[in-house]
Amino acid sequence: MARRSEHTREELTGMAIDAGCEMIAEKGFQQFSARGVAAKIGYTVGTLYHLFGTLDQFILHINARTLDSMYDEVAKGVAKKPAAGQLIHHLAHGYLAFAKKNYNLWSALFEHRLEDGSTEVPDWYAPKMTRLFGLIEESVLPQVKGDRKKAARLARLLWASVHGITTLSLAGKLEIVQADHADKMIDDLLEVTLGYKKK
Amino acid sequence: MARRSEHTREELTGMAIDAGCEMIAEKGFQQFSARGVAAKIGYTVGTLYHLFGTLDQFILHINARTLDSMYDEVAKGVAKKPAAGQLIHHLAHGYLAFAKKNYNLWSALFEHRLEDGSTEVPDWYAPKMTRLFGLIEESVLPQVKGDRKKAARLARLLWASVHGITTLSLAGKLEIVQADHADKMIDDLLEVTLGYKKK
DNA sequence: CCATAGAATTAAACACTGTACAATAAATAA
DNA sequence: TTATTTATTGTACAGTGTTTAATTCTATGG
Repeated sequence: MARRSEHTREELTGMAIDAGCEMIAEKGFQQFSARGVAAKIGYTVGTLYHLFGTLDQFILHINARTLDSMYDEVAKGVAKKPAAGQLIHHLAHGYLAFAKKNYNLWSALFEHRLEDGSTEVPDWYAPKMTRLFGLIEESVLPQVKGDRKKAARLARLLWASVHGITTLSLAGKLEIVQADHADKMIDDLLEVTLGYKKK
Repeated sequence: MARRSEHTREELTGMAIDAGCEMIAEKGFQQFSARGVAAKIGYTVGTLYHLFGTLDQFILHINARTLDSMYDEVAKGVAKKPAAGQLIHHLAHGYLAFAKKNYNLWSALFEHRLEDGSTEVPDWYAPKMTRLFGLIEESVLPQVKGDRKKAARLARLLWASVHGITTLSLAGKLEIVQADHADKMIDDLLEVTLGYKKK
């Protein structure tokens, strides 16, 4: 009924986010529930609301963690790939690979729709996206001879396209037309967009 | 309590799908509920289950109708655009326009995830996708000098890319990087992919 | 024309959701 | 020690999808 002082508030939020990630990874976003997470960490829903205020905020924290690990995984090999072509290839295929490997967590990123109207994302969340995006922008810079404005445009285009390929192929919506080889499609995209063949 | 005979079974399914479409269009897929639809047509949830078996099947029927109207709207102007470039432009922008105009219905197409495992879509559903896809394939045929295999590949690529652009921009996930002009991005994509400028 | 078989419709129940809130118990401040 | 703040719980409410037994109508056959 009252303060337990077994864990600090920070520990608790950590535990909750851990459990939430696990739950989504295992059962998918649809099966995710506040009560389930609460049970998993040995507390009650009330505590979660006390920690995060609203379920939306809680999910936002979970998604933020996913964005972080996506960044880590994708950024890992960047230093090793100086050639422009290899770099963007690395990023694009890295994105797909991450989505494939962590399908439930990745798709939670997009399945989670904020409540009506409040399209706004918290201040601490946006940077997690932009730094990921910045990676792509950098990788594409040589292609446009250092023109940052063009780089931004191209990066957006590439990202959206790769995202579309990833989405449709992983959701099985492309199966109908036999296109489960998303990696090949990404190669096609990059070839046609950047004007060179892989390898 | 029993058969009312105010409507035939076919009328009833029609009414239910109508009401379901309206409901999603107005309130979004999240707010959609079987009980809500039932109330709207003056029946009970039980009747819906009697008609469609499961909620998944019901939603599939709603989505099928959306696919149909998307096809109608997109295919409308096709006969008038014989030039290869204009045609694919028309389709791409048509897709975006439809998604923008019918955002809730369109996004229900992708928000609806089938229950675990059963990735399979019913036999009557698949053709609704393939004929839409065929439209794109045709439109791209001149570009690859009639090579149907190449056309299929290019069509998949374009579709996935346009879909990605549409998804991210309409969900506001690109706002972070100021890219709300999806139409411009589509032009970029087509220019870079097909090798010509618009107009 | 009436009894009976069959099918449609309902109400109720079950096991879940998210969310809110008053009550309680522990830690901290005075 | 007493008072105050704060964490935690249990409980409750209004929803959800789904199932099932019981109804009540329609149509069929005798």
